[in-house]
Amino acid sequence: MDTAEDLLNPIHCVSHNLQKTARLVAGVYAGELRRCGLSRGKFPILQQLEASGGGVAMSVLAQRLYMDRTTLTRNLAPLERAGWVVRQADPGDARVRRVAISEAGRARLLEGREAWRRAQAMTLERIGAESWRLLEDDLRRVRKALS
Amino acid sequence: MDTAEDLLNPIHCVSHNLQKTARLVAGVYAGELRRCGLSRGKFPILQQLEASGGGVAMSVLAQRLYMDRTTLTRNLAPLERAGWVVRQADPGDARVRRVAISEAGRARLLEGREAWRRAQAMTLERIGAESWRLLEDDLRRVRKALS
DNA sequence: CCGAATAGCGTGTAAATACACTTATTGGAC
DNA sequence: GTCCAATAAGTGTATTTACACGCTATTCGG
Repeated sequence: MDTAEDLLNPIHCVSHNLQKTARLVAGVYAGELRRCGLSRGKFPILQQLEASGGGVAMSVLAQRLYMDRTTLTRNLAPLERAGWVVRQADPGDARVRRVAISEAGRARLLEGREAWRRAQAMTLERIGAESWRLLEDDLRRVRKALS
Repeated sequence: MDTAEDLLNPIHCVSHNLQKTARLVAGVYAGELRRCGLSRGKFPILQQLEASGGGVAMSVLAQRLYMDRTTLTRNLAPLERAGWVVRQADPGDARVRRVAISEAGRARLLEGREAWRRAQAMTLERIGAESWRLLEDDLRRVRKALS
């Protein structure tokens, strides 16, 4: 029988278990996305930007992606250079930089979605759609508990 | 009711859901480990090396950590410089580089384990030990299905 | 016993990640 | 109105990640 102390053995490390699973899964998606000039880092940003609509502050966007704010700054730079996103200061508050997806970005996102869909379908087939439904809820709960 | 097509909406991305959860959790562990000179990248390597015993080939170690072989090469360099691991060619096969934890490494690992234990306890308290038990099994299944 | 295929590893390069620190702006206390 | 704490964001630096490529040692077919 497992005791509570068992979970304090590094084999059961929450961080590393999540980390190595994420690394493994990421490989599938990166492989598909790379073909259309997107990385697994850029796709979620464009995706979130489109879902967020009109123009989001950096901090808010970072929170929604569960990403460090400064990481987002770095990852956004190549997207801006490519013309896929635009940034402009908020008229009401000069501190805030509002980010939005551009038309070119939307077009690239459409291509990306096809690549992404292939990776997602491949992954779901391997791990089982039903399993994922449950796992996804559990992960959401974890994030909620730690936020 | 959810349909199977729902899961092909990027909101349900397996990779990104795992990624952002892992990032969030990693922060807790990194914070504790940093205090004793370890990073969240180095600790699992030392841990795995000690568990593996006498001397493991790079490829085997990488597999056990679900880490890219070349990533392991980079991450091992600072550990070797610090004298926490030793590498030597296999006498039987000159291609193989056997890695082992040193005495200094073992000492550092002991300190690291305390920091790690704090992070793990903190995390388990937040997300619930029982939830983690189930989630850990699910993650293992995912890795198995994708390996 | 020799050449080709293969296995094990390292390096060049580039991306993603995040901590500590800095800058610029805001809004409120007084 | 002035000052100052709080807020929003960028930079310096360092770590982690991994693809493409190349090197050396081994193995295997002939």
